[in-house]
Amino acid sequence: MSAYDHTSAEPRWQQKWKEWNIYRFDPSSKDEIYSIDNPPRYTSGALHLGHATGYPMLDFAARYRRMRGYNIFFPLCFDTNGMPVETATEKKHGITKFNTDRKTYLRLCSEYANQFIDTMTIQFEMLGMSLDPSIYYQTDAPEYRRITQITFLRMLDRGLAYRGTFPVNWCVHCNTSLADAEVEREERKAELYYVDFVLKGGGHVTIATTRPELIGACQAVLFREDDRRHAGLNGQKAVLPVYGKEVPLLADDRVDAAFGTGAVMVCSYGDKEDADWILKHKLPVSIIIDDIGKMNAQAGFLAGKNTADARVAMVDALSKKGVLRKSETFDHSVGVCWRCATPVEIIETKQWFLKSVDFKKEIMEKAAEIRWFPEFMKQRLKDWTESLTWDWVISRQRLFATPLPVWECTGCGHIVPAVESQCYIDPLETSPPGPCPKCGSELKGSTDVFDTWMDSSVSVLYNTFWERNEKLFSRLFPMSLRGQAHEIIRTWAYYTILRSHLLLDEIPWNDIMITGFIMAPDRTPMHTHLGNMIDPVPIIKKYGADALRYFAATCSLGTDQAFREKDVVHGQRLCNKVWNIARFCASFDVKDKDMPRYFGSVDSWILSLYSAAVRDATAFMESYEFDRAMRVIEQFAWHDFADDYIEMVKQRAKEGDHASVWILRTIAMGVVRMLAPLLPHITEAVYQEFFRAGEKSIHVCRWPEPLQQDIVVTGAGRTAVDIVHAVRDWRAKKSYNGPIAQILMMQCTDELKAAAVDITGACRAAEVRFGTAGSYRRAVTAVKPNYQYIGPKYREKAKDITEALKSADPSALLLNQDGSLKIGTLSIEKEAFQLTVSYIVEGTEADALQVGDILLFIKK
RNA sequence: GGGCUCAUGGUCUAGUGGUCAUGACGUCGCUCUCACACAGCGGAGGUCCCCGGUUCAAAUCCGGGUGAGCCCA
Repeated sequence: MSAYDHTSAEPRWQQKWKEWNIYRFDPSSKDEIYSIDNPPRYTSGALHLGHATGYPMLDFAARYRRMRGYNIFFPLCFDTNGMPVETATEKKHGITKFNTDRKTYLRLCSEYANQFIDTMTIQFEMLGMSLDPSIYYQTDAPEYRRITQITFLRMLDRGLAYRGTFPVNWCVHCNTSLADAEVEREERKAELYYVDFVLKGGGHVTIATTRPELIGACQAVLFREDDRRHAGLNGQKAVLPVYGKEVPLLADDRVDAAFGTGAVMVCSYGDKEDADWILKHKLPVSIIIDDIGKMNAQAGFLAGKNTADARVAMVDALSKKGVLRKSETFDHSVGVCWRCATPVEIIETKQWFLKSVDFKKEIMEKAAEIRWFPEFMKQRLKDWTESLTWDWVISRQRLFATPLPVWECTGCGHIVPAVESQCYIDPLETSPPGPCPKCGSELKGSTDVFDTWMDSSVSVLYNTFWERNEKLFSRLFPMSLRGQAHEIIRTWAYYTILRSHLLLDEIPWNDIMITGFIMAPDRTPMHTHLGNMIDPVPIIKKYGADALRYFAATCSLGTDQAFREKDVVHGQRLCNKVWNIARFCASFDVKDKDMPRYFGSVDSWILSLYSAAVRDATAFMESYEFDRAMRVIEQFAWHDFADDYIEMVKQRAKEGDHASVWILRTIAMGVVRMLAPLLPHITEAVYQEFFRAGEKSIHVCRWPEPLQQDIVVTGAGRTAVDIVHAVRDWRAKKSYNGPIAQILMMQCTDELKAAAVDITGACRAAEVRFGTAGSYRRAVTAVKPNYQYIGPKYREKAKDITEALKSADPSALLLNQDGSLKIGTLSIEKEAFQLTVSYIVEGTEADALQVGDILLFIKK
């Protein structure tokens, strides 16, 4: 009765790992570096189950490479910037950015973000993460923001970053611009209104719109050239109801003729499509909604109303004028703010942009140089990159983020950037270099901050000591691996590749590994508002971190996985199994550490399986296919090694047989090493308890190599194992558990005869004897075709052969001397079929088992 | 509407052309055999989503459908 107890073992080894500093990146080492650009954990609170599986998958890669002798760079890091922290801080303190002074606001945000870091660090330790605190970073640190600012200044200098007045996605609730990547689509019910616009030349055209309050900003009416309902309208003018303004009627083949009346009004701006049409047809712009979502003076009688009220008022006005034909409800996809779900408005403001639309081709060229795991995730990046129509809006009108390092002239609007040596700089706190060099007016610090992806997408540059330590940078860049989930391919992955391309013309990492989502057990996505979030901490407490990591190791890359608690349970059982295997194997003293010169058949059989398992597991770990690696290792360790080999050599080992004892220890240690990256606690525990040799920890041991192939592997080992299985099967079918007096084996090779001791041990047989043919008689009871043989050999004739075999009467079959068979005119060699026979020994039917070529009889 | 992924015993899952289809969980039977009952041994349980096609041979390849998930428009 002995079981592995994770509750005491896991914290103990976590503490030791910290003391030993074994996960430290060594900047002075000459060893090859393996560096991981892991997601800085967002400081919004405790870890959830998705993190608790995603981070261990990165840890598998880190620990594996560490055992391959690499100098591992795997930073502990946190992301603090951005709106979620602002939103949470505002909620906690009941403040807004309008009623609180900037310094207080920033202090409260910083306090809020930082309060979770200790807890989250402990949670990483609880998961057994081998993160390195000596290369710690957090994204709101001045030295981190300095990198963001320097990259911006360089791109500004090269004309890649620019300021412009362009339509942007705007959230009236959060009061800030949004990048396309921050706009989510949502299906909502909407009312579609049909409104008549009178034509200047007489008659009218009916348009369909969901936003009648924007009629005042209508710049044109579009329709398809080939739409017969609107034939002859091209070039005419329509008069806007209520406002009386004349707008052109234009043909455009991007109009959806099936929608509404096939005629659409184009406003500046209703949605993104409007903005594209305005640009395409070079239409004038009139802004009708301000940046807090209220109608302005341009809207006439609607001025001062919010859009919802304005819509009601406009519908009323149109209806009174008799130009509202009808309205109908339909399902409509609207762009909403990713954070607060407010429908996004398109407005024109002065914003900063980073050129990105121009670099689609280059981005995909860079993406092609990166190895993607799984490969198909590259397509996501491709789809996103190709779909971009606007440059990346990098400025935000928020507070808790990296400030733009520029001053702006209050007189002429001229921009004076900071110099790199000033960074990190807050231009609201640091005086400008002087008055405006153009007009002499006063310069004021920019109040804009960067989109947080501007910070996130320099994680590689920060990690590799860009502009901090050129020597380290040249060794660290590009990084080895980026790990992330698939939903941020369009943001984190895309922006990072873009920045690396623009700044260095290089790929940021050699490999990218994309993990899937962890779903609730019923396969629905986990959301706080659905109340189906799973907290990993109780799971760790109950089953152990290794058990949870086992679940992570069953998740294939890129695929969404429902949480399976049974896999965690199984992981715990595996830990227990490993403990017992190790304990048993280590209980034998090995007097001679050298590899024995002679092995038995069963020994060489397990050694060859072991080598194959090492080879396969290595290949899978190299390609981040942890689920396959785990499967290979577990199958080998539990079933081949423990269930078969150990059971067969127990007796021999207890008698002090050198070969089997050496193998038990060697393979057990090899298995433990292969499991170490996946299950770091149990493997450390058994290493320290049973196998501790030169190294301080299992995690600085070397990953096992396949054994040299000078071991002769005959089929006898496999046959011996098969015989044991056959005898077990026989026992179960006979419901017989008693002792076996004798196993009589026919047609044995010498190798198999030598394995007799292993067979008796596992079968609980008193003895194994070897018989000769002639002491028994056999009768054929069935014949079955061997398709695998017949198919490739006879091809189109295969069917004739199999039919002949199937229809033959087994008791009347004529066997030739060489084992071949004659059926009618066909002569069929023995490889093409399989006979079922019964055996008669001393006049009675015997308990006979056929295992491959070997025939054996069992005597109770 | 487009892209990607997927569809395999009750449940989950492996499997990329060779004919008793892998494993886990569950279930049933036997065994507390001295590493492990968190174990071992064995059994039952499947039209490999549907329809065509290629092939001597398809869960696997091709075409078409149906359904699901994710991403995007």
